[in-house]
Amino acid sequence: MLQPSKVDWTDPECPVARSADLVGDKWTLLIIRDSLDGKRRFSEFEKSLGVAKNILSDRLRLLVERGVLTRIPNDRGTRSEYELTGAGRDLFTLILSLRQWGERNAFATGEKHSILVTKGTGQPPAQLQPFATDGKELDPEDTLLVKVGQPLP
Amino acid sequence: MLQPSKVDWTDPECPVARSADLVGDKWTLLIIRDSLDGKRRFSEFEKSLGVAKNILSDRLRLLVERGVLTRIPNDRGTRSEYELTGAGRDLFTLILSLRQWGERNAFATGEKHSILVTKGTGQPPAQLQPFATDGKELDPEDTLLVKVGQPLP
DNA sequence: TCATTTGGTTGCATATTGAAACCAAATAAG
DNA sequence: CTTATTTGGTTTCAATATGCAACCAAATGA
Repeated sequence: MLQPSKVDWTDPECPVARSADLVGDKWTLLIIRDSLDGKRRFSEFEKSLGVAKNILSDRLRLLVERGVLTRIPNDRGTRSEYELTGAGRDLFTLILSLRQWGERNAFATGEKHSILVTKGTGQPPAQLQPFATDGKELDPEDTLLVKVGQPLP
Repeated sequence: MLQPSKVDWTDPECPVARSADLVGDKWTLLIIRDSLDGKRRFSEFEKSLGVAKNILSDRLRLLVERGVLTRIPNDRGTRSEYELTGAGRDLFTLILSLRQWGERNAFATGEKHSILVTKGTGQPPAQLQPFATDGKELDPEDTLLVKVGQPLP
């Protein structure tokens, strides 16, 4: 599990809220986007994001502290690189769902945007979609939130 | 498309960044989580989130302005309800991916958390997973980001 | 009718952000 | 080897955002 200490959760029993506490911040999400795209150096993130250095520094520190990135120091302690941990790579689905929602809802028709393609085929990934265990497509109305200690209805 | 005016995008050509600008904020994400769970009233969100009223008010306003929620006024203009738009309901996949990542990475083994279940079966949804169009599982290393104006390699 | 709840707004103190200046170590150029 | 430049930050400071508490009018309930 990602660093259990230090974080005081907004809503400790809700996995959505824990994720939001850990990575639910604009710059954090964009750093993860870039990490998944292979970027590793402070300057690469800075150039790609256009974020203030102190903020980038802070977010990288938090991401390392929370177990999403590993800091790999270069010889003399400086000029380190930042590499995704397992939990970090596991954020691929989240970033992809941000991307796909944005493509569907945040661009005017015809407006250009960057695309993610599969190296082999050159085609974009299939649309992520929620399914029930029986294989049927799942809509929000067909689901129910069961809180801790609550019986399954 | 969601409100084109007003937002000045962090990275206009990147769908991930546009999504992050629109919904990449902790309280915003939790409001959407609650909306998908059927909550509609100011007081319901307030009670569920424990957020300051002015912040809740601000985020609801932004979500309406951005086309994620619709405000349905009650008779005399007050005590309105907030309903998800199509783009809002379309965030189900995103919230589910936050939930599933959190379940996998933000809880110690054995630690309890709320769960989302399918009404019919009482079982949680299948894990969301990225696939290429050819049906193969897709890892981040197998993908490539193609920026606007860049030729497909 | 009177009390309470709801759905906010306002004011204020504190925390976070972001721009800019600064700096030492690493690297590149000559 | 020596000097110039780049890198990877830290520090400072002003502007902005947050969150608590008080307040309020309209709606609802007793």
